Amino acid sequence: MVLKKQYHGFNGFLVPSFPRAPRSSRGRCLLQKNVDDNQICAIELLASLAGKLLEESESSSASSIASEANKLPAIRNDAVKLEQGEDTLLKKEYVDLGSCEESVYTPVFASQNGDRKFLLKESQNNANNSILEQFSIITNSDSSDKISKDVKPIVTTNKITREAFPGKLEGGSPDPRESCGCNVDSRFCKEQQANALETGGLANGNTSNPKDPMGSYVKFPALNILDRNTQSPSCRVHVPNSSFRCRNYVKLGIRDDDENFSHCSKSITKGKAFRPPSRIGDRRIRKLLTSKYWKIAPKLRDYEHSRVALDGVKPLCHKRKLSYSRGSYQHENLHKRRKFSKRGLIIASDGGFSSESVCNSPEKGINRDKNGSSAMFLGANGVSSPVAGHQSSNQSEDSHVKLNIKSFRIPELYFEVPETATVGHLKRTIMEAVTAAFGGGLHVELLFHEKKVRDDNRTLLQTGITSDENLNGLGFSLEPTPAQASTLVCNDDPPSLLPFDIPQPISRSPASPVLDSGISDMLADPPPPLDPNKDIESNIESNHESVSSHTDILTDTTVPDCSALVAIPQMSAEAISAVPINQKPRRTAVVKRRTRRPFSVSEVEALVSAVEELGTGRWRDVKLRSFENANHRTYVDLKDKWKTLVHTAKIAPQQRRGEPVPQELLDRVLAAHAYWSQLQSKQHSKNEASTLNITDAPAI
DNA sequence: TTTAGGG
DNA sequence: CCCTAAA
Repeated sequence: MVLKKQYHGFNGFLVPSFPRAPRSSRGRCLLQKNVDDNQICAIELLASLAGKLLEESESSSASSIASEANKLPAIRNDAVKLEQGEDTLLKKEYVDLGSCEESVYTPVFASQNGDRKFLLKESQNNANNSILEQFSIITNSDSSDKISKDVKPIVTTNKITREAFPGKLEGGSPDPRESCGCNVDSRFCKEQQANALETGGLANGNTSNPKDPMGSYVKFPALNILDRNTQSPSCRVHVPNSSFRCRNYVKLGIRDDDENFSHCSKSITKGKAFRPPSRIGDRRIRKLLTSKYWKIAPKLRDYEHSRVALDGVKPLCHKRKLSYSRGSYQHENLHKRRKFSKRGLIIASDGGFSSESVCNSPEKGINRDKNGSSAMFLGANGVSSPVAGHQSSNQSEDSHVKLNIKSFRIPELYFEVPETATVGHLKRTIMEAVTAAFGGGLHVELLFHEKKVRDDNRTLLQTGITSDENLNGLGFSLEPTPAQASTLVCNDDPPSLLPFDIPQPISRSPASPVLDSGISDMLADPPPPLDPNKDIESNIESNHESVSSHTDILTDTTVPDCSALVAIPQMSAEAISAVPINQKPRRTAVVKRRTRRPFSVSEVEALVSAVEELGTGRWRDVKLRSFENANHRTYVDLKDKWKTLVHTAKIAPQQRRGEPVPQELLDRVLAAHAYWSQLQSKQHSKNEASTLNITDAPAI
């Protein structure tokens, strides 16, 4: 099997690695130790990237910028992928993605054995806020014989404020020699480091072509879009017109400040004003993030730094819910979680794996381990304490298996937006993509030692998932369900909340680290009911069920030496094969599905009250009466909810799912339902009688 | 547009 | 939640 390891960044932005053997055998990776602190939602990063992109484009377009740019220290933005297979030869190519005004060179590493590694990155040096931002998307495909097409893109984004580096790269900036890992020219590393030090810029502890240290030099930020070409043996990155589009995009991009994001979304919400023009000639941005998995590993420290430099940043909200676009997925997932909980499985998610029933908030289901990572218990209804299943009931609490999901992988996201779209729109699009990835037709697979554990009835104990050592072989994968398409077309709909909880820096830092402003806004909890912005999430539909989403969730134990991530290659291959890369072009209309927004008890209460008073045939009135301000609740929704409520009230409590509705309410539901249906039938019969009388009258 | 129901 | 026939 091929080992993958990479580094991005500097400053602690540790990129996950997937050790398949004891790290000791591969040499120590200093950065890895920061893994825990570096988790961050890929989406956020993408979003922030978009924001930065805009900023950059604006500034670069300014006449004064040109000269300014020259003054700016060169930013080194390298990313490297190290392959450990002996037979793996790395080939590096620089692909000029030509992002118009900006020159962007993206190094591409490719191995001869068929491995492909595409690096997409973007960096910038913002003179205003002194924030360096690095965005990298690395795709690499494993070429293990088993999985020739297993492509695993990784996205990483780093942000650092220049102030954060007062001359030294301590902590966050790993020693290049160490971070570089194998195949790294130490001199080069040093050079890089030196560079970083003197410029305060960004230096990745990555290998770069020693002969061309500047190969990956990036003057200006640019969003590079790489199109994976699996057919290409040369592994060259194919970038179809991306540069041109990119430029146009940037230039024409409508400013959509992060701060305005939420507001903007509101205005867009209902209307479909933003439907991408379909006219021929419209240039669009096509982004093919051929990511098999995205990994983001931000560091808390960096968070803080970013925060200093960012404006309008808002604290990351604690409570976030996972929106499922697909009921099936939800159910499946819920099902899984329940099973997990039954077995006393505790999953500590540090990388933002959550769900509506997993609250990543301190007050609920959060556990802190010695490493400081928050632990979420995956269990139905957010049960915070795992309950041992019958088969392992005699285990003590100590025997609970603790898992820590460090990151997750998303195979491929394809989106398309009109070049006139705003950055906010792009952000939303990305958000949607991810949301879709998570919400659309995915099911969870448990992987153990590279094998799927298909028998849901086996206990962890029986499976062997118990000891710390064994946990190294444990993994999860979110795989697309069979019929899932794999295209994500950016729509105009407003953004939606992330389907998963954002990594909670908060959990580690009371200071509430913040994300990039734009991102934080996006991620912010929905505004109060009356707030126009509240619809942001509701209107953002994200169920592009198609997103070829095969998402692997890497897990790691919370036990000692937990910084290592476990890769589960084969599974990926399998999942991938199910979703051919070639499917991407299918940009045909993807039906969006609204994000699922379970009714809260209070909403149910309001609904019941309204129906009690108005009856079951006046949904519009019900809506006006009790949900006028809940724009995300249509009368159809209310009707549907009532329908389900009635059903729920009729079934046994054990069969009910989701947030439990107080029995009292259900009783009222039944009563009201009985009353109104009775009335209705009476009315009906009465009408019939009257009509009969009328018709009969003449006869008589 | 709103209802009513099936999917 | 979605889709739609019907009203």
